[in-house]
Amino acid sequence: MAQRRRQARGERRIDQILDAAAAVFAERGYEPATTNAIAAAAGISPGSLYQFFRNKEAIAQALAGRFAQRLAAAHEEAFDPAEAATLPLPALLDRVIDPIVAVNVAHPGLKSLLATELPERLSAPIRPLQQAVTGRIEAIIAARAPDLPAPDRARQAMVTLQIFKGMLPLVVAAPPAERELLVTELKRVLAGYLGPTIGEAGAPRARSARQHGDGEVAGGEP
Amino acid sequence: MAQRRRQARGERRIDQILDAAAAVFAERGYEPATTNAIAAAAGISPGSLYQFFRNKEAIAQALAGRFAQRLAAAHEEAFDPAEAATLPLPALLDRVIDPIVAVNVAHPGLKSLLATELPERLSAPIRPLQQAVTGRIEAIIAARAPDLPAPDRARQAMVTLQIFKGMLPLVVAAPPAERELLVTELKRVLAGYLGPTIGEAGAPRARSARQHGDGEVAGGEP
Amino acid sequence: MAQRRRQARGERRIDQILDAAAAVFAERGYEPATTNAIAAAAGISPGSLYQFFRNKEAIAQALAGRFAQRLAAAHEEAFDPAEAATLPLPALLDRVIDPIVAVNVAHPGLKSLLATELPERLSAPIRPLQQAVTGRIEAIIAARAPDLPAPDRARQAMVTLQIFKGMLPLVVAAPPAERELLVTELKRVLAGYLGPTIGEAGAPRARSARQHGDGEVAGGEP
Amino acid sequence: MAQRRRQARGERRIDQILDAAAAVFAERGYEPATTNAIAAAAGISPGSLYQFFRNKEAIAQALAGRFAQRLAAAHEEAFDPAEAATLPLPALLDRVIDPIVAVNVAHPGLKSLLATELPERLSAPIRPLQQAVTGRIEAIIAARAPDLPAPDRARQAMVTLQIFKGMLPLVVAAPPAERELLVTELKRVLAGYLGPTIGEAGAPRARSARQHGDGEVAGGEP
DNA sequence: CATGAATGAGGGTTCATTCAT
DNA sequence: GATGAATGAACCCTCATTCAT
Repeated sequence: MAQRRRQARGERRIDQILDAAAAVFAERGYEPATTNAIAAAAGISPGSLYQFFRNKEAIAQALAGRFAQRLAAAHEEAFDPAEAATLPLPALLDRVIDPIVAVNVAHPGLKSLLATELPERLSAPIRPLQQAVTGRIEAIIAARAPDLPAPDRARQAMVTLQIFKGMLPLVVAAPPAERELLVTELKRVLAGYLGPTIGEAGAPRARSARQHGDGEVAGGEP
Repeated sequence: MAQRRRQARGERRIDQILDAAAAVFAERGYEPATTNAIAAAAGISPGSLYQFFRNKEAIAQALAGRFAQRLAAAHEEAFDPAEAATLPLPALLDRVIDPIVAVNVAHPGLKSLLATELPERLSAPIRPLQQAVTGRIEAIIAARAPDLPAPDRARQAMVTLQIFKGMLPLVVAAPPAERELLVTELKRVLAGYLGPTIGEAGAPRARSARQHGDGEVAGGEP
Repeated sequence: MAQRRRQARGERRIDQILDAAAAVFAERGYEPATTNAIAAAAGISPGSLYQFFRNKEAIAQALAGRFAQRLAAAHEEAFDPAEAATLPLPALLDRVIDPIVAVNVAHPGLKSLLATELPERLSAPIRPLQQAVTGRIEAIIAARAPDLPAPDRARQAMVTLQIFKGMLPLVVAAPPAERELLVTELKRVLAGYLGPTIGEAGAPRARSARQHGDGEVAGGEP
Repeated sequence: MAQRRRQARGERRIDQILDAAAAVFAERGYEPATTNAIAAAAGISPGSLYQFFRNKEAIAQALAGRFAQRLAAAHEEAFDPAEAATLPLPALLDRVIDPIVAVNVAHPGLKSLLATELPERLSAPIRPLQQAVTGRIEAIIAARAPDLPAPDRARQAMVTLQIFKGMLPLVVAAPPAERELLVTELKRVLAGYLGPTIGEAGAPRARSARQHGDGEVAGGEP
């Protein structure tokens, strides 16, 4: 009981620290963020921070992990994976993108982990997050275009992620009205890019899709 | 006379430093790059570096400036601005993107200035570069879709830039063969995104463009 | 009753902590040994440690005290103080040195308290131990060479202790076979050094001893 | 020329730092000595220290190296290695020990490098110094007792060093008058220990030496 | 008594920048 | 102009010690 209470407190602390870290990362970027600033933002002493995280990198790692969790949770809520294969592309994009954007808007520090160009040693902690996202995208592509060769699928997933990462700072930084417009643009971009491959839900003729039929992707034709 | 020679020597030094800075930025990113490392890479003493640049930021600024120049030069070589309004979109994209990619591949340090998500204080040096690029994109859009409202145009330019920035690290880091594929993907993305607006060269009916006519963008006409 | 049980438990805890401290001191030295490490090695929390010892220094102090006790106990077992005056020197050295070595081998942490060159502030806790040992040596010298002036006696005791301290790390660290050889050497050293003064048991003519008669010290009498 | 002057200044700086380090090490010991304190004692800023030494360990290393040099120099001045084989033992001890003591008295920080019981990682820098000293001792023993088996020789050298190390703090800390007495004692100790082996200069019958002839070692026979 | 989170001063070290030469 | 030693604030992290539970 006492242990549980303590554990609960500890987890609250961790959340506290991660929130603080997210804020500081968001404001200043990973490198210039100081652990002392994070501790101060979390309302604790620098020493306390190290009771929960071995070093700055570990904080980034945990933050990335939490991000991945939140994303997964948001997606689980937003759509049934079974639908991924059958939904019309625009609806699918809505269901996939909106939660990610929402999570990022709610936790603006996270984008610095996805979007920042980090030196080798520091990008390691974040790799898993990136791979989780890429994996999710690949899964959707695979479900809708099962005939697409694996390398092509991987490349499309990577490109999709990069596009998303590129747009994220803009989207997060924009005021709500402009944000909505930007999200619409992002969806248009992805629809245009992915439409030829996965535009038709579950279509097994992924290859021929490129020859035509792009119109309905962007506009939703009958 | 003596002054000119001195100036010439000074400019060589500056180029030397900027090359070194580009290399160090490319390898380690902006923040972890140390001015001492840059000086060492340039083969000069740290003190000398500060004879030419007031501080680290100024180096980034100058580097961005040089990048802008090189881009402009590359574009001037690659296509007549007059063509921007008349070329078919795929050809236009080739002419625009290929030189940028080439410059970035040749000077991998530059991408860290374009692509990195930098904290407010540090992004200042780069703003001009970004605006130069955005301006160029806007100009092309304006030439091909004169009826498009200015805010839309600006937004499309921004989105285009973000997409490009998102892809750049991937493209630069990839081995040549994969790089070509990625560049093709990038062009496909942009064609898909911009096609509805500027797909038809100089078409004054920018609005109706969205209703159809995407096919020729990605694949080339039958 | 309850108190006695508590006290018993407390003493067990203290022993626990001292064992842990000895181990950590042995492995890492006094300075780099952390109280947290000691607590962990003792299987208790850092907070608990401070319920029994006011600070790190107090631990060292207690450890030194325990060492002194153990030494005394070992000596009591090994020889009757009355014999100190009458035993032949080699036998005396055996009886004195062997137990000390044994205790140190059994508790290698202790040597770091005897042998380490500590800064003023930190050597305080150990002074008593040193003095206890020195006192014991002085007593033996006094018993065997009652005519020796007190300052000479003190100096000889100090020198003896320093020699012993110098050898201790070597002896403790050596594998058993080599250890035995080293102990023999140590005894030879001390016999050579002390022989002239206390070589002849209880001899009242300490002064003349220096003129001759060293041979029997190292080799044993015919 | 300018370079030579700069180099000279740099070397003076290094000496300055090493002197400061020796003082701080002497006063507080290796571990508790802070680099900031060393810098302050050297009259420079903490950053400057790191222009000359990569870290604290490197300072200790350099200090040990300088110590070794000084010792070697002192010995070269004090006696011809050729004499090592022929000098009577007491004279030899005078020539060997007096300079070492003098150097240590002049630079009391050095003893903390010889005498301190350091944790594995930190004793590394000092190993070479120890080995240099041990080597010198071994050489002398070898010259005087060529028949002594190598392991015995090595052991005797080690023991000699340990005795010396044990006495050093006492000797350095003592006031001059007492110091002289202690040095005499030290020589007596070593004469007593080494006499049986190398008491007779260059005697090839090292083994029989133990049977007799110790007298002249300690006292000097008529 | 026990726990372990909390503290915060200070450690070694780095690095953008300055300055004497 | 060029050099490179000098600077010192600040960084990340540690650890002896305290305190709420």
